[in-house]
Amino acid sequence: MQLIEIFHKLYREFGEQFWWPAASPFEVIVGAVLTQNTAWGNVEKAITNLKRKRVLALREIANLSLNKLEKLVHPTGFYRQKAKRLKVVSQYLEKSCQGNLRKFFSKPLPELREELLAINGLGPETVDSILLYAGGKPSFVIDAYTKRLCQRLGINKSGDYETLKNFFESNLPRDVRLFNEFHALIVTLAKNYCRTKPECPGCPLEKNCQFIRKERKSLDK
DNA sequence: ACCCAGGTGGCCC
DNA sequence: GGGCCACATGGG
Repeated sequence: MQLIEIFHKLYREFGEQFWWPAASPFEVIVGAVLTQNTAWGNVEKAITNLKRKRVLALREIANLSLNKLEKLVHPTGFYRQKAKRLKVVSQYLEKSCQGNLRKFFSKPLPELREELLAINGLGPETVDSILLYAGGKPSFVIDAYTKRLCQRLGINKSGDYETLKNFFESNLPRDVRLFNEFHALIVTLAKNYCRTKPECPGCPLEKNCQFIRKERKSLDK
């Protein structure tokens, strides 16, 4: 099964996803850090806190005390690391482009990616999410769901991030809209069929899909 | 009382 | 290249 076929199946099943759920590029960046190994519902609580305090802006975060920021992002867990990461990123962007994200994202993709990866606390998934959903750059996002999906379907057994990313990017047209929807659809698939339900009747990818389940993981070994 | 969530860095071999 | 661990809250 080709990647593009999988995409079409998912799209037919779930429709357009309208990602990222954020009002601005900077909010995407904040959400990308906060959602690291964290349920989105918790991220929403933190975002709400930041909005209520009127500090969901690059310069505000860059200047906010670590202590206050920690309290605001507390619901997402790992709140000490995340507060620090948000400040580091904000301060970096303030220095490198005077907080002008438009200008920041005008640089070539490979350069941007390397630059962001060099920031402590931004790993490949966070960086690619920022590039794709905040910057509108064609950088495919690989997450735990994507890895499991590939394993489950026998498409690509590699667990290596860059290998999988390259696999998706070289087997799909380099299209921002496609990359955007595809990743979002994979997350929606996992949420709808593989977390809350013990079985996956009606899974559009294959019958009785259980790719996210632990039992299945050990069976595959 | 578990298990897990749209990961990352640091350390080990 | 992989395996293991800390980081931490909240929902099922």
